[in-house]
Amino acid sequence: MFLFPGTGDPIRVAVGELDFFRHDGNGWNFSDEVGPLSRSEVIKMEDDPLDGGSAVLRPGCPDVNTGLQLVTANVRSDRSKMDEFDSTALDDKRAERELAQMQIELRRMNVENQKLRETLGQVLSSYSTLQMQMTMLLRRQQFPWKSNGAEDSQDEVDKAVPRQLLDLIPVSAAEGGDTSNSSSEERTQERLGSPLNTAEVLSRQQDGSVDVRESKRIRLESLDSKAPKLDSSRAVVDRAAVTEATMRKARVSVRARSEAPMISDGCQWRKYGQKMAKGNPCPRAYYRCTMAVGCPVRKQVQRCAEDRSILITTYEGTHNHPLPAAAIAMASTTSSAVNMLLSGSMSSSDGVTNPNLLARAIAPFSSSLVTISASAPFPTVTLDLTQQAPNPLQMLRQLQRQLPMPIAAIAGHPPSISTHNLPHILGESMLDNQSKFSGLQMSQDSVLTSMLGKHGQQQPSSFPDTVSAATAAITSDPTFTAALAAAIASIINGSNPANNGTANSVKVKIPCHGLP
DNA sequence: CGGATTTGACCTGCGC
DNA sequence: GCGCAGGTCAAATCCG
Repeated sequence: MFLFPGTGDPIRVAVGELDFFRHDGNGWNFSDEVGPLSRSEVIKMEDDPLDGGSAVLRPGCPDVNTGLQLVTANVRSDRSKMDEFDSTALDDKRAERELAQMQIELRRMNVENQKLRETLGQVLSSYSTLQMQMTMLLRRQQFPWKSNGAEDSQDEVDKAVPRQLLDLIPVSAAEGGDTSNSSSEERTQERLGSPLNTAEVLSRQQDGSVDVRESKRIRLESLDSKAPKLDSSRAVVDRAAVTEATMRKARVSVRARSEAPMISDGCQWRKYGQKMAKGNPCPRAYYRCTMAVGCPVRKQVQRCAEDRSILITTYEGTHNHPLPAAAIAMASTTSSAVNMLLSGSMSSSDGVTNPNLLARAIAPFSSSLVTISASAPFPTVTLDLTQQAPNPLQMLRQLQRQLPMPIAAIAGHPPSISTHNLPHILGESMLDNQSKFSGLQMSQDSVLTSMLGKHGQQQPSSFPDTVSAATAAITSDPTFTAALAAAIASIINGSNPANNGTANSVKVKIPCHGLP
């Protein structure tokens, strides 16, 4: 359907339930903004012999010939009415052709948009890597003896730094972001200019691949060894192995109600095992990421023993490849979680004692929203999306108000998924639910700006409906789980310096009603 | 037929 | 050292 607003309004063309189009002189352009067109944007099309002349849309504007014989609220000449009558069939064909062109253009732009999103994913991934490298550098500054030369020993490190802290050094990122099981060790060796030691050479198979089990054993042997290492490069490699191994131990667990066997997080997974876990009649499934060869990311999926409608998904590791837009949220959550735990460890030495910023921030909703537990076997961030609450958007807005620093300020710290990105994250979720938003005729940003509130401004009168639609859409979308998880983890990450770092597990209970 | 899943065996860490 | 539990491997099987 083509619509033209009344006299005096700029030219906007809405196709079906899509956004507006505007013409730049060369062709129709897709526009996700509904703001008025400038005078220079008003189209002046060439005269078309099939169309008996130009239709004047409004006084003061250049003549416009849409070529579609659209009904407008403006004056039309008698001559054009006659011509229209004569050439109705031709015009219909032209309209169809125009529509087809627009659809092709729309498809092209969707593809372009997808590419842009992929690029964004790569940028975010690169940022995440850089962030971890930065953390590593800071850590090296804080513990300079760890990278010293021959006098360095594993014993000294073990004495000076609790194992928990050592476990959290993201060495894989420091080695270039590749966290694949075997390659980073090799790369470390290459960087250090030292050959692979005998054991590691032996662990290599004839086809050039590495026997993971063997290399793991070597790694663990070096980990367990309490004897000082005289070979400093080996000591560094050992620590790299130790930290790489334990980097993967930092986990992000998401609890969400879902009847599906898995929540969709945008990644491709391959199941490699299933096990009955003690105390749970439901089996635990093990998956690994198959989006790139050697990607170390794994996840476990298990139903909650107490409530089998709750699906517990635990992520471990950092992707070593660009991610599709849909996967960025969850991937960033895991890396943010690791960074959070890292930063928490680092801040433990400065004596700052502040139980939990986020707990205070969202405490008004529930005293159990945030709990800190040191009982987890691995450092784990648990996001609980199963709790009932009046409205997840209310929670988000409340969260925004309650945070001790403005969200925009946190956004200044560009985490992998910052609060600045929050609307976009949510937008990603909603993109997958476009059908549910089809009637809104709003851009993602404007929807989300309305949803989240803009500096506490009063919402427009249609806001409740919008919120209802948005709430229905996002809470029915499992990817919202990932998006929200990313946002919360990011917030934790951003405000983390206040953490005292004594806990190795943070539980975030996010009330979310109606989540499937 | 190739890729994904299943499932029993194996490895490892940990507590006793 | 032994047993247990969690995690992983890889051959067998399934499936599109």
